[in-house]
Amino acid sequence: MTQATPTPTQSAGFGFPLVRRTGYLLNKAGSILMEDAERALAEQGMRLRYFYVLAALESDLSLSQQDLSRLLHLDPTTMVALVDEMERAGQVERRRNPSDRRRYILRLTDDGRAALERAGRAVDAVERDFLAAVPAEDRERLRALLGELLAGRWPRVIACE
Amino acid sequence: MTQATPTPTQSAGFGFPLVRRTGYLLNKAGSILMEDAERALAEQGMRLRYFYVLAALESDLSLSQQDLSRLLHLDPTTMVALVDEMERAGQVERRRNPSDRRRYILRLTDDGRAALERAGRAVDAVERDFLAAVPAEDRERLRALLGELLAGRWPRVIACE
DNA sequence: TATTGTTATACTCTATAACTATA
DNA sequence: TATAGTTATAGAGTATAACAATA
Repeated sequence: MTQATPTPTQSAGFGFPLVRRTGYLLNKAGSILMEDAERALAEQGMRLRYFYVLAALESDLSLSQQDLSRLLHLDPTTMVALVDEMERAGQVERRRNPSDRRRYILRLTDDGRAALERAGRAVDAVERDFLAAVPAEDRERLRALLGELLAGRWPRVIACE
Repeated sequence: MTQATPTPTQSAGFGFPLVRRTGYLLNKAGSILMEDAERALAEQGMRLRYFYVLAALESDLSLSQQDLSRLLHLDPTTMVALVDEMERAGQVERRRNPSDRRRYILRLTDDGRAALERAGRAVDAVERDFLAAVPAEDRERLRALLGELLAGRWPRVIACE
């Protein structure tokens, strides 16, 4: 130890001006939660972005790849590789959209649905752990508040049947 | 237009199961805010991570590079390049720590302090815009809630004088 | 002429390992 | 032996541009 002061090691929460910024806290909370979820999903060979794709397809909106990339804020070229992998893993099917043959309609397979449920349980557990520090009433308030803040910022999706 | 259904374009908020997850909302809110801030800061040749470093050094804790990297969750090797750039820009100084000559003590210069203030105003504006959708009382509640959730997760920092 | 999906490519970011100087 | 800072390098992730098929 090479400390010259009596209180060398301190929690960062005190004199660190960023922690008084809601923006920084939001950022930090989001990235911590993401990392925790990524770690939990890795145990089942799953990744957060696969989980997002599976969850988006569960809504059964007949989404194309570009719909997905807009929805999940991922580059369309990234989405190609993503869907490639998931198709190879047997979790997703590409079908041509008969009313617009440029587009696919992506569908969950049974395996995909099973993987989604398993992953969902892991992500649930991570969120529960993270939110356990505050009472249930505050957890619900937080969710509602975030919903309001993001209400105007969801991408528009073209979903055709 | 190639739609076959009467309601082709829809907001994603409705049948998209992820938006009911606090974790997804937190993640999304954090990344939206980060992108907005990055865009605003780019206009003054600033970046969010530079701003974070400047803000961390404002606290005057005699932080070393590794303290900073732990605090901001950036790799120590990334921090080297970061501080290099900021030193070249005249915003930060490296001084050797006399009580441990392996470590630096990083200090803000006057230019760094000015850049911090300018950037702080831009980030303030971005946060204000983002949070404007809810009343002031809810904004404060959100900040307090996030603070509680993150309370146990700040890294320990060795700050020597 | 515009759009979906695709490929190739470049660019950025991050992570790993090895080195030096100090402890 | 361990740590702070550094460098070089590899890897992952992302963005850009061009192309074929379809609208």
